[in-house]
Amino acid sequence: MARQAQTSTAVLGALSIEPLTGYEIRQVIATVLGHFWHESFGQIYPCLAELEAAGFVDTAPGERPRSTRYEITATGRQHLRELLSEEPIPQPPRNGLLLRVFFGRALPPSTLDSLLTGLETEARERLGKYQGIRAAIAREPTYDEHGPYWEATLRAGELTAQAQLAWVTETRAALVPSATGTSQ
Amino acid sequence: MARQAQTSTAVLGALSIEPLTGYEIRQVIATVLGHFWHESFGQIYPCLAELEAAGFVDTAPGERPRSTRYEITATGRQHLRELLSEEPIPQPPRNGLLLRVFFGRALPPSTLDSLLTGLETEARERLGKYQGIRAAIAREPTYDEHGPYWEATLRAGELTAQAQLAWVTETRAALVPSATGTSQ
DNA sequence: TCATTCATGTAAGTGGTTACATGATTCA
DNA sequence: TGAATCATGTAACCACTTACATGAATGA
Repeated sequence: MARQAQTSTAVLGALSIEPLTGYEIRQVIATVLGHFWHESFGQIYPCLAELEAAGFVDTAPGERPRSTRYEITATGRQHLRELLSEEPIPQPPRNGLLLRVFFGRALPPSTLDSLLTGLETEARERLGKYQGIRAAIAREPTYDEHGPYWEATLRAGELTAQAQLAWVTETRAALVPSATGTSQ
Repeated sequence: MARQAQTSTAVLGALSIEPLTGYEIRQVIATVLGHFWHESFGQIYPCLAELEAAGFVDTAPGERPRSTRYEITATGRQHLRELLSEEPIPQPPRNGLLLRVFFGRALPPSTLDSLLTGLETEARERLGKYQGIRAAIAREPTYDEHGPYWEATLRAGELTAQAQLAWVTETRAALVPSATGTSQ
């Protein structure tokens, strides 16, 4: 538990694939895990210090001066398995878009429409980005072992984005009177 | 901005429908907005004090002793429109289930399977709950004006839950070797 | 009578972000 | 030369939760 309940699973998980510096850990989380996870430096560095004190990671000098390469230990791997076996901590929902739609009667239709267009654009961009991530993970040296798991998280993102696009279409038709299907 | 960026939109929004006590505001948010929003007492009461100081709500004695009924003012309504027109603040993604799936190779298939079953059960329960919310909002006196907006948020939840169920099926087939379709 | 609900509030703690400080290396 | 990237770390702050304190009213 403690701080790490959230962060150390992600950090240890990243290190279970390959040794990394703190800087690289943030990069990996931002790019490969970015569509479902987030960590800031302010979380990662203290977390690494705690993981080292607990014996879950070892440190070795990195390639550059002042850089530290972290490696997961055997007990660290065991600890990761335990963390992964714990029930996912649900984060309380806070969907700013749906909050605005719920009270949308107080809004001019054009504002509501641009809110929907914003989600539409964002969902489309995400669908494109997933193709990039798919290509990036396929190049990873450990793709053979982890590929199906990584693909599964991508599929979750794709199905979510598609559901959002369907919702935007449906909702625009229901709430924005001037909306006429496809440019007709 | 400040604390209220998150909270006061929800609180003022609730009061824009009807006057409520702080206790009732939490109930409304937990039940009707519960599938996409969350607030705790620790947020609501200080927020109400700030809204009153700013002149966005008025207070009147409630029906019970020691209870206070809050009513939105004209400037409060104007302020709500401004809050609703601001860009939704995206919350950084933190999906504990996908984190576990991503590093799922470190887990026994049975653990992974129960993780998926957990989401499946939860999504089904949510789909059932939406029917209850649908019935509850249809009984609201202001349903005529707000109905389509409220329904739209329900549809978002339904489409999301359906996408999650589809993902569970797909992912179980891909990641849990022993999984055999429908009890066959 | 006693549990539950209604009702308001605060204090402590946590998880997390942001901004800042520092400085080496790379590359245009 | 100077911008961008690599790299580490901390301090201040913020939003939010949890637990607690209080007490009246309701209803089994």
